[in-house]
Amino acid sequence: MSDPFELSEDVHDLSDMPDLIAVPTQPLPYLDGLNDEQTRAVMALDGPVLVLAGAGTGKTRVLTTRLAHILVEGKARPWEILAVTFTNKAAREMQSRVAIITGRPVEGWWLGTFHALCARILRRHAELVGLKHNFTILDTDDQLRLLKQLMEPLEIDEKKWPARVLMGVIQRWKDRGLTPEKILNEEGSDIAEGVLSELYRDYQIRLKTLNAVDFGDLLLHCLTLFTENIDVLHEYQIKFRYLLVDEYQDTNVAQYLWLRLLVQEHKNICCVGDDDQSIYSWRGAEVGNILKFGKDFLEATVIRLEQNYRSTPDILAAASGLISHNEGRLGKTLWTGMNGGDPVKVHAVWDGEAEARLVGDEIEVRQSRGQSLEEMAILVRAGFQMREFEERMINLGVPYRVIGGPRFYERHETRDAIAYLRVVNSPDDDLAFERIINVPKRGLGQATVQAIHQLARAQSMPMYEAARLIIQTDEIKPKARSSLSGLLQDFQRWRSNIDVLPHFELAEIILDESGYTEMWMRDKSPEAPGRLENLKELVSGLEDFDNLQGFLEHVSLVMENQENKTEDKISLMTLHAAKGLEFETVFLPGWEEGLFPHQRSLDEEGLSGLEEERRLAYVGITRAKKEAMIFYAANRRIYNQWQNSLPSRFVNELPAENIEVISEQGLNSGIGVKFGNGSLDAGFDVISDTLSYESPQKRGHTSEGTIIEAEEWTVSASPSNSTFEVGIRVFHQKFGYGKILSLDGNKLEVEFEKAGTKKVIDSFVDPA
DNA sequence: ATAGTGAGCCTTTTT
DNA sequence: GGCTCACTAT
Repeated sequence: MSDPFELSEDVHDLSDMPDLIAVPTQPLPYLDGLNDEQTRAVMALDGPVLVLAGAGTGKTRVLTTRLAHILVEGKARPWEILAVTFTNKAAREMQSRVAIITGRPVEGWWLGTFHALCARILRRHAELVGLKHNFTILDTDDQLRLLKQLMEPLEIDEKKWPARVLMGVIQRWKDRGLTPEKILNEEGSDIAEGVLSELYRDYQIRLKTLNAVDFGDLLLHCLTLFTENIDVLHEYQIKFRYLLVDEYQDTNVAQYLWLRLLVQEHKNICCVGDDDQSIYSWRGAEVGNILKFGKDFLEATVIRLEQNYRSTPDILAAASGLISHNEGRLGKTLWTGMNGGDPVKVHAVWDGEAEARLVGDEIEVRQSRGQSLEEMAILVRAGFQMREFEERMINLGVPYRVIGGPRFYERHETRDAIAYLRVVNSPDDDLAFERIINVPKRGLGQATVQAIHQLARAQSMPMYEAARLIIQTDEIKPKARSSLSGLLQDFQRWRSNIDVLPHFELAEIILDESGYTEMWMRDKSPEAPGRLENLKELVSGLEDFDNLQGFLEHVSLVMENQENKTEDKISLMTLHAAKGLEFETVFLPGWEEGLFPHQRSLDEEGLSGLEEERRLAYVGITRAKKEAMIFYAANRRIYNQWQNSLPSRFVNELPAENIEVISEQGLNSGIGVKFGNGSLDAGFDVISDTLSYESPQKRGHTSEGTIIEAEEWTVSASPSNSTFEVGIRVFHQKFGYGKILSLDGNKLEVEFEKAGTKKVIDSFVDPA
């Protein structure tokens, strides 16, 4: 509704001066306080620009100012700007910060994650890639279930090739922009007896019939759309005058190809990133993208942001010293104008428990000095390390917050509830239907589901429809039959209310009448009340949307945990989750060989794995503004097994002049110190066993997508070519041999020799 | 159909 | 140690 060009006239007048592009004689107000390089990065609007922004160099500020500048200068209207971020959070932040600079909210521009933007484009042109506009976006859970179903007929041994592993390989293919047709025969032929490419193809076909896509498909289909429909591509090429990409080091090949297609017309692309902070290669990010930017865009301007505004000299020097051990960097030299500060402290401790105790003590010291907990964070390498700190925080009564736990819509109960809504909204959503068919338990077990499945496949109809058919027969047990028919009636009733009742009221009714709410009320586990709470929250969250469709469409791509940041809490998270954040004080525990760098990373990726771990360490240290404290333990219990450990090689790589080493009594701080174990191990077991808390943060599952507005499914009453006639002898898996008494579409009445007269469906019987 | 038991697993994770 | 998964016993 707001038009930034009219609204910011005051600013616009200022910029109405000639020769602004070079160095503005009369600076624009929003350029105040930017250094020369930052200003250059803001002003260099035309042509390809790569901004190498080191940690803490004001990247976000440059990005947002640049966007504001484009708008204020009138270089492009909002809808001609494409700005890509990696997370919704980053997108939101950019939205609000640009609004602050321009003075009004910006609307109509293409700001969002790659996935959200691709979804937006795909919905418009879905039919061109064989989808309906209301396609569902599946989550990992759905994906895995689907893949497992497809693995069976291919006789892939799930023991040898777990579905998640194969899914991972397929995902990586998608990340590289590879459709099944583009998979070369040799590729992955060592995996799953060489049938993986076949599985991939089946999987894609199945997704299409379900009118569904997974996250990778959003990009992949978009690429297909563009390459096969030049006119469509051209439309977007012309439309987007300015492209802006954040966290460029984290883009994968598919995203890179996508950008490259879109930028052809105007060639105004600005990528911001830091090769030293690339920590997601394991999920398909391609550092090469940033390294070869100059090759792709020969006339590219490269701007380095090297002045760090975040950290003290020691912290910066320690981080720089560490990362200098990496090869294959673009190379930046960060510097700071700041003075003072303490060296990075390196603590050697006895074991994990001592580590947690020490961290706890340090937190309390700072807290008593009046430092806010919000300004402190504990950054761990792996999730399992968190428990020890949680326990300690609980013990000390220090409020803490775990970042990156399961998100709201990933929770078990949320997913179930959404599945109900999905089925109501679109009866041909098989995955959702299957999820809740027996939740709460209503006696519809594997056998029933199997039968429905089989029928659905045979008649190529949705499971819901198959269920409707099957209850008219004797294919399933009477008990299951009445239960299933009850459920279907419920759905019918709910669906008939979809335009009558407000959607949030309907949702509440559904959860009540289905017995889902009751299921959790009866549950006596400690989580049950929380789950009920979440269900309430879900229903009230629905009110923010105009209708069920809008909600479902949003939920899989955008919805996040909204946390009340009111309380003063220390943050506890993985190093990965910490990227992009900053804190006064940062605690970095667990710097031990095998844990950090993680052994698995070394084993699987070798040198490049080590370098990524090192970048992770770099990210960790550079989160700190005033204080960074590193810890390593001589003994650590992993999976209840005591291991003595060596300090991380990263500790050794820190420049000695910027660190201060502190040892617990009796511990040598040096490297390679051997610690006695044996008798001591037993002692530690006792101590640790006294601590046993339930971790309040439990890992959960993943999200749901949606199919909206299913087309009316007309049951094909006479599809089967009539091999069946009255009097013919047939065989049925369950009922044995029998004779057909009568025919009604694909329903048969058969007099079985042993089982008596039953109604069955033709696809369940064979001519005998 | 389902609850209960044992075996094997175990880095990071956004969309 | 704790979770998920597959299989078995009821």
